[in-house]
Amino acid sequence: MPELPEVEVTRRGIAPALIGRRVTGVTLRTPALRYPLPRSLASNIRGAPLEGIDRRGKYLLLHFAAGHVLLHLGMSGTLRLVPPDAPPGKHDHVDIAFGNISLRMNDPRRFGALLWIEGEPTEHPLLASLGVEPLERGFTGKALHKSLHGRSAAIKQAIMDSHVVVGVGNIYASESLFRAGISPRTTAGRVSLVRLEKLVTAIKETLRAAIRAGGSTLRDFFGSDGDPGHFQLEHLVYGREGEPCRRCGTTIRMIRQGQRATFYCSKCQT
DNA sequence: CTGGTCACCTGGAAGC
DNA sequence: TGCTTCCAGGTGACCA
Repeated sequence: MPELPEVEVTRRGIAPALIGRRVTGVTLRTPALRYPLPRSLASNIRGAPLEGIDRRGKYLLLHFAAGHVLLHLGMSGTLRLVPPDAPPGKHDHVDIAFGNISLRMNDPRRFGALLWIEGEPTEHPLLASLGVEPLERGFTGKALHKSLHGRSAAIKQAIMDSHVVVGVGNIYASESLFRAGISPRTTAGRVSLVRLEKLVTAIKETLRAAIRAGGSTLRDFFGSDGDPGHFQLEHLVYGREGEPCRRCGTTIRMIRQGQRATFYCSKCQT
């Protein structure tokens, strides 16, 4: 489910309802997701107001006076707002109650994470080495050109490397490369500056469009069995193996790069 | 440092 | 119908 747009839409969906409210309870229903859950969480944040929610890459940070809750949704995680007495369903691992509303984390595959951080979040090992934010000014063709210099990995794998740029997942990597007209197999260090500038623009456009598309599902974060995070853009190439390219009609191909499926048009992308 | 592979875990779909 | 196999939006650990 979650690439950067989904995480950002989640942040926007839950923030207005929760910021400024005090934690009234914490329920942990499983010992661990990707990492053990912090058993001390309730004592750390009960009674404290949520001061803000930020996103870094695909991580969410819930700020409290005493520290920060670091959340990652992994492959299958979702956050939803529910009434505090809503009975937990399968894979509802964590509830953080804020009076008459609860933030509920569901994650069937349990690749997600919830950590308690004291001190400066940006210094936490999981965040310290992350690359540039793709929607911020620092993500430019020049910057990308510099960080890819000398790299022999394929461009598709390079832009999915969170130490280069955060938040570009498997779907949007294929989509962005199609929009930029770049073959996913091209050696990252050999893509010209001009083409990387196109790629940066394509990544920004792709992510922004996906966030926009998700905006219409914001109401789904409240109650209901809605499925926030399952909105999607009309994909240009992802998942379209064997179908005609929307631009030129050539049959879309699928290859594997580092165990991940890559979709592309061999005519539009060179 | 870099790139390649594996592991973590569950569930849905496809194949037989 | 039921069993088996493959695949899935992420990413840290480990190895050469």
